[in-house]
Amino acid sequence: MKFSKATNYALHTMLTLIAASPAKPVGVQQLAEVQGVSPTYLSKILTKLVKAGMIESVSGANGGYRLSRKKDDISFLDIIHAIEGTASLFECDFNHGAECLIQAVMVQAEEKMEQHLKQTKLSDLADKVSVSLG
Amino acid sequence: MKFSKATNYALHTMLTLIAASPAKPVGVQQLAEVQGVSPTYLSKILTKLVKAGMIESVSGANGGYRLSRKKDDISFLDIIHAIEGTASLFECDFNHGAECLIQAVMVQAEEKMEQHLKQTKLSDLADKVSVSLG
DNA sequence: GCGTGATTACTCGGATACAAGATGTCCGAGTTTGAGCGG
DNA sequence: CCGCTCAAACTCGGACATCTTGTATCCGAGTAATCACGC
Repeated sequence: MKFSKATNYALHTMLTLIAASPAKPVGVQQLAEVQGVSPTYLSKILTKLVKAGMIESVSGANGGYRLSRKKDDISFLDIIHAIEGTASLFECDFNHGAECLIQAVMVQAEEKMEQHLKQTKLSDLADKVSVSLG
Repeated sequence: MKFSKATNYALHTMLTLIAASPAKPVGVQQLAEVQGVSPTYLSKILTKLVKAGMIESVSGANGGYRLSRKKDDISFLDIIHAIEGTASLFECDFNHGAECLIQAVMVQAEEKMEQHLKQTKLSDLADKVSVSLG
């Protein structure tokens, strides 16, 4: 029960992409070097973000990744769901009656967390990222 | 990023222990049979709950497990922490400046969830469990 | 100068390798109850 | 009837085995920009 490292990479990458100019795409090598990950692995993570529709890739020389959406539309939850999936964190598989009361409580708690992640946009931190990442 | 099955087992077991009489301990075999788990594995899970101080084990014949605390003192969060650990769900390991802004947001969200799990007691469901588990 | 082809700098996707954690299983050891047996 | 012993019913803990998932690497393929070369 922990968030994966991939989620951490995704969040940080999105933050730098938001801070960067949307005109010029940023190469994976550059993004990977900052975080100390291999470019191919980061590329795999970013593919999920592309499929989620929040960034787009530019092939060829001088290629890379850039935002494909307005930066204010991207919440923490969007990124987390793109990487971790949208399935519920808790699932009671054995069947007792129609619904599991325990699961109901767990889902409620999960929604509390998601609500906070949904209303927090990455652009809220964008102006500070240059400082903290530098 | 999912809750483990062990947490599910622990929660359901605690629910039946709360519903049962605290005088007579319930054997692992009986608890395991209801949930379809092997007794030895469930025993391993329950050991964590014992160390957390919320139940106690009774050795020997007619032994088993029973509550060692008032049932109103046991929250969802207590059990989850006993099984999953108390570490933060999100940890940004690479160092940029003093603190990671992303992690700060994630921890806030996590606290929202924990707050809900903390204020929800298992005894709230105890009277309904006999129905849903039967 | 201009088009054409080759080279270079990229991303993309699948296949693969590796490690860690979750999920169980097995077995020996300790502990208590209770039955059986002898005095 | 009492006390002792022994077997049975339990939990406890560690040592395995297995399976899934996360993490990461490697390589070939495709793509676009740039450079080189010849006309």
